[in-house]
Amino acid sequence: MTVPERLIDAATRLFADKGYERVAVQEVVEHAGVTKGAMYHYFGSKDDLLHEIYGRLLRLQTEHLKKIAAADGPVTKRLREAAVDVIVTSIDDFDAAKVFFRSMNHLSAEKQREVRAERRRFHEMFRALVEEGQQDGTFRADVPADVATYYFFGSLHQLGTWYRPDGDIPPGRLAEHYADLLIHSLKA
Amino acid sequence: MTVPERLIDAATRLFADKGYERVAVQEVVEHAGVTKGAMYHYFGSKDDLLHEIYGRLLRLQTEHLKKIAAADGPVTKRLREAAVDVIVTSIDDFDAAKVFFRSMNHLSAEKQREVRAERRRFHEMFRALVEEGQQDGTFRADVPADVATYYFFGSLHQLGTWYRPDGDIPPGRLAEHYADLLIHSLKA
Amino acid sequence: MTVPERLIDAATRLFADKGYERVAVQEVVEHAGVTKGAMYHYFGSKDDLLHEIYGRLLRLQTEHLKKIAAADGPVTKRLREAAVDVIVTSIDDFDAAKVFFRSMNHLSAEKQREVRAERRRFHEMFRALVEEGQQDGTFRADVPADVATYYFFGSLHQLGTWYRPDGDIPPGRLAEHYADLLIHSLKA
Amino acid sequence: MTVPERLIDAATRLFADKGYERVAVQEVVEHAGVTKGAMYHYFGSKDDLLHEIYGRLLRLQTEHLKKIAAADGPVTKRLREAAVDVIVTSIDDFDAAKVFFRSMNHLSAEKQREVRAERRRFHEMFRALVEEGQQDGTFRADVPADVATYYFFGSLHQLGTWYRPDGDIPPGRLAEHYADLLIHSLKA
DNA sequence: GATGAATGAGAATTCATTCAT
DNA sequence: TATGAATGAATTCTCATTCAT
Repeated sequence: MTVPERLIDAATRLFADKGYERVAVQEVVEHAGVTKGAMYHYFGSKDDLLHEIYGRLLRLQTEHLKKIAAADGPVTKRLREAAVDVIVTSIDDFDAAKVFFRSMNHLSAEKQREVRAERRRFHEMFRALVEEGQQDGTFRADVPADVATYYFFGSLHQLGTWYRPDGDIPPGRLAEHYADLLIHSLKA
Repeated sequence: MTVPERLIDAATRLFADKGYERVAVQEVVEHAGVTKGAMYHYFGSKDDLLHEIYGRLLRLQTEHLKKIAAADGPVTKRLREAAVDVIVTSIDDFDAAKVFFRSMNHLSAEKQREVRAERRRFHEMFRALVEEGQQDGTFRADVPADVATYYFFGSLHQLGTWYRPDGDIPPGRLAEHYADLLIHSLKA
Repeated sequence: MTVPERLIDAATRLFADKGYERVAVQEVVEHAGVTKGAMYHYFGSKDDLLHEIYGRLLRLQTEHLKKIAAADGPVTKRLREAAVDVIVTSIDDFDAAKVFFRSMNHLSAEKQREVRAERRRFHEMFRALVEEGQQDGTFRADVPADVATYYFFGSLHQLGTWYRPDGDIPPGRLAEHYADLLIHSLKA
Repeated sequence: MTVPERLIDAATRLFADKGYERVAVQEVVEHAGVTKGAMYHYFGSKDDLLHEIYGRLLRLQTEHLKKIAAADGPVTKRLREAAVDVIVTSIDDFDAAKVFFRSMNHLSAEKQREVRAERRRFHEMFRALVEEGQQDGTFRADVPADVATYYFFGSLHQLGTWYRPDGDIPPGRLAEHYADLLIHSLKA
């Protein structure tokens, strides 16, 4: 593994465990087995590490969502797939996801804007699926698509606070339950 | 207002705005118009303030939930009321709620255990309502009551990141939508 | 001596000796016999110390110049007195003067503006004396008063690089020589 | 332009602008369009760059002064020429001159001794002209030649802090004024 | 009850320089 | 000749907390 990869890995694990603010740069570089200077050679600042962690997961999930949304098939199926996928990929890289859910506030203002914009696009693609279902009568229209989307993502973003991938409920099953609850809550 | 009240108020506002770690004790006491010494006279430490903020909201919501759960009437009605209430009271004291949602990790280990236990009790009372509905056939039983409860509270706990009480959707309406989504997602 | 005084004293000596950039805050506080925390209790930053050092000397010299310029007597006498005074007071607090001459660039932009403005006022009061002499025919008018003023202050501001108060030339004598050169260079 | 030349150029501009200590080697090499390795290939250290900048200007001015001092003609004329020349050449390469005036303290002890010695020789050649004039009765003898020389060089060395070559006073005129003030201040 | 000066342990970041390639 | 990754020591500043008054 290259030095930047080792750094991202160590940072992801530590930030997920203790939260961004509670992790010293010193700890990250020790875990990565390099020196502080090396870290600052590759990353401009501590919050650059955070940004990179976000970027990776967000890019992956956005790609997936694009494909799923653009596929053929009934909207219910596509929305369910989208929901399952975002949960499964979040749990696949659960440390990154935890960091993502918990530490965005610690990004610099500028990077926060950038990430927010990307997150916004993700939100809107997802919401568009809900709206599509509302327009063709598959989903109830008496709850705003935006609110339903926030409702679902809210649940997703709290996963890090309680879910344990190696506990009673395996990731796939959890994803099915969550997708199920979403679809059910919207069924006309 | 007494000095401790002024401190709690200032802390609530500041912690909600910037997050616990980004607020210096110095700032809190300045906003409260007192000195550091005074703060340490009333509170043992910075995270005592946090603890107090949690305690107030949690105690209030627990009381409400107890009454609602113990009331007569169909379980659907009681669950809906419980859902509406926890949202409305969260938005009523939205700053405290934001702190609550976001900063629990910053409590000392001991206080965290304490708060977790209280939150746990709250979670269980709520889940009990879901289970009651599952047992009498009102709600679907193919999704664990625990998961459904986490799903709902996840949504609630993320409100602070996007909802604006003075925006397009008034608190009452939001609460109805959220309760609606919950009930719908569970309907047999 | 109070803590802030001890800090100013230590900083003045060290900055004069080694230059602002070469002195660590740590050194200053060690020489002052206090801790870093104490320093940051009284001064907002390292360059606040610098600002304070400037302020003191500049205020003193401005006061003196005001009195001298406003006094009665021929302009030659007043200009000579002004010249002697600024040199004598600079050498009286030679460490502060050295810092003053050498380290202004290290102030923050804002404080630099402030100090520049004050220095500007000093420069203008001095130049006004030269102009007065030019208008009443005492001094030559073929060299701009501004240039003559810069010429003199340039000499003054370089004193720190070569002059030793305990060397062959006592401060009073040096001041007389410098004032003499100034007056002579301007005589009609 | 060769690589070392590009480096000297970039360093001169940057050091003049921000001061030696505020310029990172990284910046210099970026401005020169080369890499750090290249810089350390040609120069032993950061202060080698500084030394080189000094050397060039000082050598040039020393050469000129030698010729001027050794020429025929009355001492007044030669001193005036010397004064004009040192000012004109300083302004011709004003960035180098600013660096020269401001950053000598940052040389290593050894290089500082070397530069000081060269500067000393320059100072003494100049002072010798003053003394010559004092001995033949052209100049006043009641001010030490050394002091007069320091007085003049002080003014010169402060030019960087206020003079703008493209402002109201063109370099040639400024040089005349300064030389004029010097000669006048010494006239018997 | 309340003050505010002082502590001291850490935090992020910078940077000249080296060296294997 | 030239690269650029890596070092490691130093630097400024922050802050919760204590304590004599």
